[in-house]
Amino acid sequence: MATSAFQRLPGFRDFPPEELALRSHIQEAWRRVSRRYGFQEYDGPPLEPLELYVEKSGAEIVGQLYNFTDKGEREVALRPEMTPSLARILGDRSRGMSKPIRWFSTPQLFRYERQQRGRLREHFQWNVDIVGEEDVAADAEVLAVAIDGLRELGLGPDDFRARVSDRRLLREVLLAVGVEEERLPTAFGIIDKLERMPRDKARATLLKDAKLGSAETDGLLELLDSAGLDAVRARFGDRGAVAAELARLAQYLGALEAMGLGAFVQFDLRIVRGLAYYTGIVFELFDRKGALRAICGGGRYDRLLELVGGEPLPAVGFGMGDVVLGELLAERGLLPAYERALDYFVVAVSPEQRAQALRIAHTLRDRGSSVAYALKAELGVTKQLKAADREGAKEVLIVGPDELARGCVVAKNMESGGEREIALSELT
RNA sequence: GUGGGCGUAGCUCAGCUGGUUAGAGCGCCUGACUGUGGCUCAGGAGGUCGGGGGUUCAAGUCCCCUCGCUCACCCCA
Repeated sequence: MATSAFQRLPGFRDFPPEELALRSHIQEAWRRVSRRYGFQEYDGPPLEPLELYVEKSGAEIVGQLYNFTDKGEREVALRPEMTPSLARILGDRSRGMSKPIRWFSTPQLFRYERQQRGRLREHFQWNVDIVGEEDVAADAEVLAVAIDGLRELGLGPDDFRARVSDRRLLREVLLAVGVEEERLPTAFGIIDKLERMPRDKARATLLKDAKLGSAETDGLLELLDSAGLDAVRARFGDRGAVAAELARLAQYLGALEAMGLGAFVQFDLRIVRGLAYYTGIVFELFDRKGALRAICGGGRYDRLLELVGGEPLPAVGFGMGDVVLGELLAERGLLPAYERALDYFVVAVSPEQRAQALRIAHTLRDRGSSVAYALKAELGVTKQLKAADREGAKEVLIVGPDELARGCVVAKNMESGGEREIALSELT
């Protein structure tokens, strides 16, 4: 492949107009849905102090940071996720803000890792968060936004589903099964990886690392596989702590059901999420076929704002990346064909009409229309029409000596080919 | 970080076991068509065969290195 002297950095994308149109298609849908739910848009710096991520996000993210030392000897990182920045921004000003705070953003995020399908070193991620509301209704609202973001792009219940769980419930279930308190993080880690692990390995790991008995392990695995609230209720519903968590989850699922989004939601105790800061309900959105990576992930993180030095505020939110989503949309034929669009293309039949054509073009632009014309003044009418066609003009205004003499121009509709005359007085 | 596959025109690709001036389709440019686009026809431009080194009389083709892409692992925004 002929290469220019400078190559693009690996894992980064160029966005020529056709590609940018696809990206915008997605981002504009995200924005429409966010605003429909009453969220306000914000942004932060793409470069942050390294330590913002080191303790807060867990080792998983830190190992993949795109970080370096700047000229001021500061350890910095390109942001790998938005939530820590949000926490910092709110830490500075949330005390004076009315709650709940509903904010969204579509930042470009970065990671340093070898790229593969659905994962580059850079992507755009839709972040939606509700801060300052502990009610489970906030959790439901946030998941509803995520689901509607995908619906807005044409995806339905046959295309994707949300798998939801609650870390508090999982914690109580694990305690009930007999996992020791200090083994809980280990057990969480194993369950998070369960689906990517062979059965016997999962079993062996639970036995060894989570220090579970053989019968308990089998019981737990069976429960996780059953993927139903009823199974949990049947086995542990009589335990007060479990029952309380089940009640909250039922309320959550009920809210989504009431919104008419029940078909998209499925309880699944195996959803844990890798990030360390999640504290409650967590969820992930997957394509139905299970062929792609998770499209979206999120959950409740009630301690994070405190951790970065802010007001202790409960929070819930999600991130949805553009790369996997773009793949899914392409697969389903839901990406729009790229086309150029122009309201008018002004043709001067000969250079003598050039000044008049420029005047018309500018008048129309002042009125808000998109207008172009051939920059080379000496092009023939044929070439100008070809150019008009290429640029996607809806209508071509032909400015010629005969028409000018009669005080008008010819307006040619480029789709039908039909022509009509417009008085010059209407165009200047 | 580990392993597999792949790099030929702007794009998609063809080039048999090494053998003359490296091809096709699409796109682009020009003309047929100096006041009417799409369609058609004719012509044209465009390649250090990713880069470097080696083997050979001869390398797009074989070998080594390197860069990039891609898939998987690790991990998972």
